[in-house]
Amino acid sequence: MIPPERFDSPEIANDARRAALDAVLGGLNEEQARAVTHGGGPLLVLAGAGSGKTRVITHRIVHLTVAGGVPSSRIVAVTFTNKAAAEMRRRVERLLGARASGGWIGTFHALCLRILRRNHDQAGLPAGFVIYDSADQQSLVKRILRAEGIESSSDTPRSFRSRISRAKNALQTPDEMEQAAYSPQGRLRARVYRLYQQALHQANAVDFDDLLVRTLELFDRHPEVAQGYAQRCEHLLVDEYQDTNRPQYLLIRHLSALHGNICVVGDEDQSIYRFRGAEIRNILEFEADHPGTSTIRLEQNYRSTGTIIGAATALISNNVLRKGKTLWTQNPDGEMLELFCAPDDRSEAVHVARQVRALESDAGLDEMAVLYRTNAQSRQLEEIFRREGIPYQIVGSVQFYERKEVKDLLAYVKLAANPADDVSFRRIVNTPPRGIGETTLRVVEDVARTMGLPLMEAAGHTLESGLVASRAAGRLEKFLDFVAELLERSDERPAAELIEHLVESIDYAAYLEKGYGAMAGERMENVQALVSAAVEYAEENEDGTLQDFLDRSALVAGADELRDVPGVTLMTIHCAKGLEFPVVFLVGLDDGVFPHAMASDTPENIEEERRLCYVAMTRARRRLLLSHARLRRLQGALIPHPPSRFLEEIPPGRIREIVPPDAGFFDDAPVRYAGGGSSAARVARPRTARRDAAPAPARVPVGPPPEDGFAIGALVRHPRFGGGTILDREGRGKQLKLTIRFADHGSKKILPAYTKLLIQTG
DNA sequence: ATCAAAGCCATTTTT
DNA sequence: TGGCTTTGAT
Repeated sequence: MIPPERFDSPEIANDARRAALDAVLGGLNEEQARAVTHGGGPLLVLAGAGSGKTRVITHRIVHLTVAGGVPSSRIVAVTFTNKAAAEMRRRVERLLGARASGGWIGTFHALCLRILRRNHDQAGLPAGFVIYDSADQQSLVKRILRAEGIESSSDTPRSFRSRISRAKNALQTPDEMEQAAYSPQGRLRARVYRLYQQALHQANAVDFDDLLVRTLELFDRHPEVAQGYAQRCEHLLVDEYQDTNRPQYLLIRHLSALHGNICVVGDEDQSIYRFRGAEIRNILEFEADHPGTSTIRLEQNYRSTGTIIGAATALISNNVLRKGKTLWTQNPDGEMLELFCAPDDRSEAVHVARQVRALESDAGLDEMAVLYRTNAQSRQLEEIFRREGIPYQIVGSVQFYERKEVKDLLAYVKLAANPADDVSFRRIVNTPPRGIGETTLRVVEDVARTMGLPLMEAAGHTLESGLVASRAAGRLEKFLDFVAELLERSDERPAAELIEHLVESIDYAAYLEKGYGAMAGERMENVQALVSAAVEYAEENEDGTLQDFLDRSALVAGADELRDVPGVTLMTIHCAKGLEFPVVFLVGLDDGVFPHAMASDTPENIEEERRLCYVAMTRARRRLLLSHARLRRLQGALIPHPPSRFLEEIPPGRIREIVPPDAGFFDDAPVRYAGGGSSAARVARPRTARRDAAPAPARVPVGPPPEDGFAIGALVRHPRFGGGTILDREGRGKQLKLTIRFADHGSKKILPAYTKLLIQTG
């Protein structure tokens, strides 16, 4: 199994190798060890949540180099996130000793970028091409729509962008899209797609999707290039295989075509990126796709309590689209899951805050996370946490490199590096304001269009031909000179100095001051962070060029730096994938929120939501606390929701409900947990007890409480019609229709989903 | 050119 | 409801 002649890998000395080998196999369970030591040929590792997946990949890489004698330069490991890649690299290096590297470990996009940079000629790209992120894409689409005078009522710039992305994921060209179009609308989309591609081309730019698509095109048109990479790729390892899309799938095929040593690791139950083109069928059909596959299931969970695993397993067993695994654990059962049904979203947040305080004694704040389906849900939580003085951090809402100030400054650098970058030109030509207005820009754009030039060059022509007023011309000229000066400096100065010089020259601090006032400091910190990032980059990569720095900025997401601040972590479930916390709050288990109303239409969508729920639950190590709000303010309106259907899928023996008996609907007073001596009370009491001095008055119920709060006979207040009484109700969820008799306006039928209906408590 | 009011639109988003 | 973008007025 191990070719002896390869034992003398020059990379690792003999005794070091022995030590490494011990470290590699020690402490692995049987399945993990089988996956690590598997020789060649296709290998499918179905790794359940918390089953030591990263361990298997990293140890496998090390085993291949140490025992298999495979030169590390011939091992390629791809991940989806920079964070996962960094973690893997770190662990491989620790096992191998700092000297040897584990070969190429990186994201799909980084791998493709590297290939495209190296083979840009064959790929039909200029040497200095730049990468457009989603914000850049968006402004490009907007500009196209404006230039073409397209006023589409049904399609927004955003929807065009997503159509383009979807087309690229399906490897559809603009021509093919046009052929397939069956309506004027479809042809319009194809046209915008074509114009978009042309604009990218003219700007020497590629978008994220292009990184993959252009690499595939390169491989198709130049088989010898593809073969070269396949040759180098003696072993290919793919992490999170369940999230691969079509281009990634094909890329993997290319790379593994020669040696056939492909090891994919994933969990179909954690596939949550369908909306972005991930195809769960890639993992479901891997065996059929690769005859002779060895399949290994990692089913022992090392992370969570037996109760949490039992609950999550029961939930996910309701899915049909899966290969099926039976997760088990040797960990003790631990505490039951808790469910709190709050009257409204505010009480839900208050309850979470209370529980955080109550649990603080046996878990640090930084060991707790609050997970939610949509970003909008964080607001309420934030407000309450701030009021209660609970430190927290929100992860992933605005990513570092998406921030305006960072994008502004990088746009200068990008424009200097690539004067064809029209999106960057537009972004900064008048930022900070330097008196170059729309009128001037329209002339420049006209020139650009008629002469087929990038905006920078067109601006030059505009000046020469005296098409704009002298004052405007002076300012424009100054701007062009400034960018030219940046370009000159960029050759000799490191990126950090360049950015510092830039911030000085344009007096960016003053600009922020003007725009953000008191908040400017925070923005300036981000500017500092950008400079630090540049410094750091220069330290780590001695011969790194400015372009390398820009590349990295484009590919590194802000979520990568999960700071270790002492506070509760708030984030969406998507963001939480791959993480774990001793205590997890999963909030908003309302049917319509989770599963989301927009994903409740098809069985496939519901299954994806269920997987999302599964991911959320399996983040928890010791405690999992669920909550649901009967009424939730969404987009301004108070909307009733029944409990999530997923709650019914959790076995009753694994979960118990906490019931605070007498909390008022909109009551600011602390909620009391006197709940019949149940153990739930024990959880919450220690911290809340001292605040119980003024308990809320008991509310007289107006009939059997419907799950949404709109009981027949209840008094409500309508913003226009005033007070009234609910006479009847029909339909449910968003379709819920209430017949209300108003004091001054007679009876009317009202859809609470679209009206701010207040329930009168007093 | 710049500001404020009015309109618009709101799943999730590793890169 | 709130945040962002577009529009309109000075």
